[in-house]
Amino acid sequence: MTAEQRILDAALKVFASEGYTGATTRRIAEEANVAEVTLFRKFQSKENLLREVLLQNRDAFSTLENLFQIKEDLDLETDLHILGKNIAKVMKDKKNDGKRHMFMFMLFEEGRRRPEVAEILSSFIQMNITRLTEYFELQIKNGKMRNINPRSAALTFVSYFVYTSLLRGVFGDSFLGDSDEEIERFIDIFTKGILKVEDMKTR
Amino acid sequence: MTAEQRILDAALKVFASEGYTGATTRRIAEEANVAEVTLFRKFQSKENLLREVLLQNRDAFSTLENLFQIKEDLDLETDLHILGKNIAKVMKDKKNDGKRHMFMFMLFEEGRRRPEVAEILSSFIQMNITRLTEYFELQIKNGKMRNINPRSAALTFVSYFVYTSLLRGVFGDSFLGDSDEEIERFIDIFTKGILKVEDMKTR
DNA sequence: AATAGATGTAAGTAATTACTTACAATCATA
DNA sequence: TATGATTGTAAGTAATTACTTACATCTATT
Repeated sequence: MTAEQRILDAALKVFASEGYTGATTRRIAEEANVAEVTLFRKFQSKENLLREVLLQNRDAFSTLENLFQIKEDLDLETDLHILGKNIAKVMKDKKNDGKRHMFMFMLFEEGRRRPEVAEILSSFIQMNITRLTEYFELQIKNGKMRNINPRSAALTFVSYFVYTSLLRGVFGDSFLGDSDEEIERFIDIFTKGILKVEDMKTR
Repeated sequence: MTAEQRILDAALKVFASEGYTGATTRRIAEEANVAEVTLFRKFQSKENLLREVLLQNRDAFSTLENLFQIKEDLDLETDLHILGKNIAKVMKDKKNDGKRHMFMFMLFEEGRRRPEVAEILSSFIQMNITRLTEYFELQIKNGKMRNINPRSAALTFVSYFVYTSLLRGVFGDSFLGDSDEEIERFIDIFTKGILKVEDMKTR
């Protein structure tokens, strides 16, 4: 692997674990096994390094795109259960993905100060929400789903996954228990709601 | 207001907007209108100041406790709509609450490095989730709600509010639109699910 | 008015940090 | 083997930061 790539990987890792302000160029260089001066020769500044990390990971962050293969013959609930299982699988791969999630949360902090970071972060989020929104729109058109705001449904869906992965990142897995079971229970609530059927008002 | 209190308030504000590492004692003192040395005389260190801010806000953070007054005569769905409206109202009060939310997210970052911060943060979160969990347990006992895991329901509920307030904090209100309407739509999904009734399997 | 406690001013310290410069070593390719 | 590009070593700079010390000023209470 080239020095450049090693620096980018190390930056992702250190930014994720220490935050942008907390990450030092020295630690990043150390982590990448290069001299600190090499980092500056290749990326000029810490800020620019963050920019490059963002650019390189732009695609990799649209997680849903890769996980969300809709089988034509399956129903909505099964679709979502499969999607949930896929997300759970990726989230369990701590080495690769836990890092990425934590990097995203760092972006939330940093995005409030740097508009350019907020913009890229926003594009990540929009990518996923839009993808789901379109899927829900289709399901509504096909009469599989109630006629509710598809974007609100998408937002509800991703909220759960973002928040739980945040909790797992900070408190470890013990806080929430087995993620597969937890996700199953969420999908159940998301699809069927919490009310007893006989208590429901008009749909 | 005493100097101590002004420093604590300023610390909350600056920690929230700059993060723990990014917040400087100079800015906090400036914001509190005291000399920097006064801050150290009263709180010894930046780390200790964070501790004191945490202790003082411990109660104030259990937002749900104050918002969640259950009226005996109302049904589950109405309860949640009222709760949602209350949360929305508090979240709109940017001056007081937006600050607190951002402070919480700072705690998430900081909690991954400082176990004591994680512990206090965890107690905040548990407070709210436990409160909701108990409420759902009651509703299940009273036959108002399906027999699902009440903690999963609570987790689903708070996920939405945490995530959307995070999004509003970073991207502003334009990202999500009117919060009252958005929350209404979420409560609708949460209580009734997204499926068409005729497509539902066993409940 | 005198005294004690709180606060400010001013200056400084030691550590850290992003980033630079000058030069030597390494390495691939012609 | 010679050359040009890449990387490392070493040293340093200027700014920032948490935190300290010494001394002056203010304020409230007796």
